[in-house]
Amino acid sequence: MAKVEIVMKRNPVFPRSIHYLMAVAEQRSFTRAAEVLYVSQPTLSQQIRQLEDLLETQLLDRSGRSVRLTAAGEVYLQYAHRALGELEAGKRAIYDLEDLSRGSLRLGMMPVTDYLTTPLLHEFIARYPGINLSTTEMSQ
Amino acid sequence: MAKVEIVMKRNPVFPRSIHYLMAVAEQRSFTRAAEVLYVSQPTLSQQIRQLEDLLETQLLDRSGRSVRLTAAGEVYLQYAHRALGELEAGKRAIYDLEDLSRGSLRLGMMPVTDYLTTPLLHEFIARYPGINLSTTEMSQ
DNA sequence: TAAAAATACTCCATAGGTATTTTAT
DNA sequence: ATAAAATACCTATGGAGTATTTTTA
Repeated sequence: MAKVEIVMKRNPVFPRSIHYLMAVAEQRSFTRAAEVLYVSQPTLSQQIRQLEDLLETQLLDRSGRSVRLTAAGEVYLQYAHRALGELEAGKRAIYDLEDLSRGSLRLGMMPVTDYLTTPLLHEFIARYPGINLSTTEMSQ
Repeated sequence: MAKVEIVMKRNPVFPRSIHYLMAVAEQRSFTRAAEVLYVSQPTLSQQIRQLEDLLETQLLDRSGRSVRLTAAGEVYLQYAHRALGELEAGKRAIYDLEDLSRGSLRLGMMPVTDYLTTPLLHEFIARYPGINLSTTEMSQ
């Protein structure tokens, strides 16, 4: 029988520990978060400890039945969440841009454009005044 | 007097390659950006290449006299900049929350927290050759 | 005492450095 | 011809795993 190895591709660019923090906060448990993230529980403990050391703040309250965010943790997560949102939006913006330059943007059609929000479109129009937006008919 | 060891830790949490991209874009040169960042030029080339691979997009235009952002790079940097802004704001929010009145290690007027980046430290060392590192008592 | 988190190691992937080649003006 | 980026290769830091020991309800 074939042996299948599942390799979780690690993203070297974007903040791991923030994703980890989010998972632990959501699961209210290191162990469950570790299962969800497919990493070991000690790895989670270590990474979140590092984030706490870096910020010189306790982000999680380990006393009590379940793990809970501290006040600081709750505040920080809000900013962190927006930060990740920006990075994701940046990726989508690039993909939209690539599609634009390939001329395959279709307004009113689903393909390619589930990422393209109206505000994003206005941004592009502002940035590239000479851009020519036209719809291509698609049979579906 | 307590002996203080200053260890410049690379920040494992926040996106290195985005800072790198910013520096190269600003300096319009890998070599100059490497100097500013106190990393080697090949390290920069490698990291930005990885970011480009990840995003499947060319972010920098290496043809021509100076390095320039591509359209995609320019768009992406705006989002990345906002993302870093959020992370910084998150840190500040925590410090505001915690009240930074703990006694702290200082380099001149600069408290030694994660705000002290490598370039900043080099700047201090350059400015004060006989720099004397000392602790202040922690009130806790 | 029974779960869950923290330690203590071990390993290895990758960030970073040095030396060199390639490229572009 | 020269300066700068890319490539090749090596080193070492730190992210991740396994085994084990604290915790605390």
